[in-house]
Formats: sequence, C-alpha cells, structure tokens
Amino acid sequence: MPGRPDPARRSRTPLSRLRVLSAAVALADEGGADALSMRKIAQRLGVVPMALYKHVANKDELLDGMIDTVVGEIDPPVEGADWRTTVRLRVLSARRMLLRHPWASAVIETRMKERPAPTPAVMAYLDEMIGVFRAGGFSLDLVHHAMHVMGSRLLGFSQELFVDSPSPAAPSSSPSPPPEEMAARYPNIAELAGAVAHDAGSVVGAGCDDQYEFEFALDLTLDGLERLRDAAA
Amino acid sequence: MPGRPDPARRSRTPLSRLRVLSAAVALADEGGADALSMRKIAQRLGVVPMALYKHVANKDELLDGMIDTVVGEIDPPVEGADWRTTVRLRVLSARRMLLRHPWASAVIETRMKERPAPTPAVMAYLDEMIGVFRAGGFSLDLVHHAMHVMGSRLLGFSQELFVDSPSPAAPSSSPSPPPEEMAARYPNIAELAGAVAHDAGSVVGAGCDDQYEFEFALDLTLDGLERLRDAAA
DNA sequence: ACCTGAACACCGTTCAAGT
DNA sequence: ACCTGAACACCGTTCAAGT
Repeated sequence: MPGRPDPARRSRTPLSRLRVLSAAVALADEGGADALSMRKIAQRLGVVPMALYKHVANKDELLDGMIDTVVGEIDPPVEGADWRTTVRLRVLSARRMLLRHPWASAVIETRMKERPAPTPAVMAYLDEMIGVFRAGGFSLDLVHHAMHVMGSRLLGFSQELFVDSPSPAAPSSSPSPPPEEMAARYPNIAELAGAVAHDAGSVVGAGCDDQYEFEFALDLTLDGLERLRDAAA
Repeated sequence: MPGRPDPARRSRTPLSRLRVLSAAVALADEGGADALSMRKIAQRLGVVPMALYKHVANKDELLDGMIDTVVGEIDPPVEGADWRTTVRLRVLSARRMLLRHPWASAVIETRMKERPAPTPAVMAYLDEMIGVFRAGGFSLDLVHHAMHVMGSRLLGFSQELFVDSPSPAAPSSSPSPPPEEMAARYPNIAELAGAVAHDAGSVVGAGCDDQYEFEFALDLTLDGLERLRDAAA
C-alpha cells in the first residue's frame, strides 16, 4: 500500500491541545514532574516532538495547561448547602485531586511564585471560593483574611509530612539508621510515633490516618473563622 | 612560572561539600531551581564538573544537602519563653528562610513526597517543635494533631497566593486581559481587590500586607490549638 | 503552506585514559 | 591513587530543507 502513512506513526484521532495535555498529565502522574519531557509526550502520542509545538507554545505553557487541566477536575461548588459544607466539600475535592496528581502542588506553587497571574482555572476556583464565603455572610475584610487562613489548604500542599509506607519504587539511597538510633536522636518524634502506633484502636495498621488529620485541621480552621464572623456581627 | 596551576582554574580555598552546597544555594537563590545545574555550580567554583562528585553523590543528594543547609538557617528555639511565643518565633523564622530561598518550599515538598524520610535538619526541626509543644503541656495526641494543623506553616509553602508586584524579570508571555474584563470574569476577586486597595489606611501602597496576613492566620491557628488544649485539661 | 529531520546548546553521569 | 576529558544518552527549541 504505497502512500499509506506508517500505522505506527499515525494516531487514530488527530492531535489536539486536549490530547497533548492529557498525555502530559498521564506521564507526570506515572513518573513525576521529572519524568515529563516534550520528547516522551510526543513518543506516547506516536508523533514527532515538533508536532506538539502546534498546540502548546513551549514547555512552560504546557505546564500552565496541565495545571488548568487538573484544577478543572475539582468538583464545582454544591448548590443549596450552607457556606461551611460547601467550602468543606470543595477543599476535600481539591485534596483528592492533589492526591491523584502528586506533581501538581509543587508545579502550582512554583508557577504561583514566578508568574504574575495564576492560570484561569485557578482564578475561577479561588473566585468561586470567595463567592461562597460572601454568600455565607462574611464581610470583605473577613473573606480576605479567610483566604489567607485557608492558605495551602485550598491548593498546593497535600499535608503528608510523614509517609508511613515509603513508595515501593523509592530506592533508599541512604539506608535510614536503626530505630534505636533514630529514637535517641529524635526522642520526641519517637515518643509520638510510639503513641500513635500504640493506641491505634479504630485505625487499621500503624501510623496516622491522614484523611482524619486533614479533616481535623480543616475543621479547626473553619471553627476559628466562624467564631470571628459571629464576633464581628 | 612553569608548573604553576592555571589561576583561572585554581580556587583560593580547596573544594569542600560546604562550598559546593553554598554555591548551589546561591545559584538557586538567583535563578530558581531550574537554573541550577551541576555544570553551572562547577563553573562558578572554577572547577571541572566531575570534581563535584567527590563531595556529593549526585544531584539528588545535592538537593538534600541544599535543604539541610537552608533548614539549618532557621533560628533555634528561644530559651525560657512560653510554648506559644517559642512556636511563633520559630515559624516566623522559617518563613523568613523560605522568603530568602524561594525555590526551597517546592524542593522540600517534592522531596518529602518521594523520599522515605526527610533530611536530618528537617527531622531535627520537627523534633524540636514537638518538644516545645510537649513542654507547653500538650498531650501526645494533641501534639500529633497540632503538627498536622500547623502543616505547611511549619515548612514548605510561603503563602503568597497573589503577588501584587510581579517580579521585574518576569516576561508576561500571555499579557493579562484589561481590568474591566478581569472584573467581569472574576467579580468576587475584583470586589475583594478593590476593597483591600481602598481601605489601606495604615498599610503603605496598594495590595495586602503579606506579613500581617501570615501572622493573622498563624495566630488564629494557635488560638484554636490553645482552646483545644485547655478543654482537654 | 505545512511539516519535520537535523542541528544547536544544553543536561547528569559513566568511564577510560591520563598523570 | 587520584583526577579529568571525552563520551553517552538525554533535554527544549531553532531553523532550514523537504513536501
């Protein structure tokens, strides 16, 4: 069949910005931001690297597109619920997104710092969140404070300080010292870790329940905000 | 003078791990994490790239060393003050460090996620922080919660969601739409921004006082923790 | 006009050849 | 034994040559 394009090179559907971004997100989900490269995205799409530049200006703009893609996955605000429920559900949805895309928080944070303005989806997300607070009776001043207080719980940091089960693929380059030495060097961490592992009655296995901890912190912050609001009224 | 080493290549002091890490931190401070490369560090030290590998195993281990370097810059806990003052001063010192090294929070966060254990300086920092809470009369359970609640305020996210004055070097690849269109698309952000810029009585210039906002959020969180502690007693 | 291969200026790291 | 240049397998992006 002369003139027929090489099947290995031809993709079923034509290339598009959406297909490029989807492939990029999938690649980053699998191997982290370091494993992401224009060349690998092209390879996965069965396309020559330069073909990507028809749909994204460069790698920087690709990263912005990836942020918009994943932030767009956050559930929209629920209708008809009170402000507190709405904020709570939304932040928990954002957290699930960040857990699905572990590379996202660092990329978002870096972008936030060096770009003049966040990407459109981030802007929309923050805007909707402000609207929820306003509808809940918060003054402008208090909404301003509230956004700062929520801080990284809105986006950009998924709160896992201690990973109890290290990722299976992670090669421990420097093997951690034996538990006794760890306990001697960091007595308070050891004491805390012991207590947490000990009284884990309802929690399956050792270590702490990240989901519970996240919601605990979130609820405490929300309590404080509500108290401030009522005091101002 | 035959046999004399080339002065352009010879460095005054001999290469050491500390000099390598210092050069790496300085390079990242100037150009961000992307501008950091083994080759550029070597060039700055007047040394051949491979010479660095005598003092750091690879770039991953270099990044770990850089984290330890900057986390080591955080002031030690003050002696003789109550727990609240001590935590407050320490977290504010950590924030100053993160502002000095804008690349650090993203690097720390990425590292926290893929490494089984944080670097020694991070471990020591967290350990001391736990000790301060314990000395303040917090139960083990409550300290555990407290560390989660403090979350990214301890390390890793510097809270600047909106940069009022974009960094001078930042070339606006996609020029932001005119203010009217921004206000139409994001009415709540616009309303908030207007209010903040308007009633900036004591604050010099437009925009919000990041320092004030950071301390406001911190104090609110601390209030909540103290209330919990007293209720448990 | 559109597409794309080669090329350019990088990168981290290996390794063998030099002293 | 130590040091280091060349080399390898990458990378993002430019650009000219091909259709």
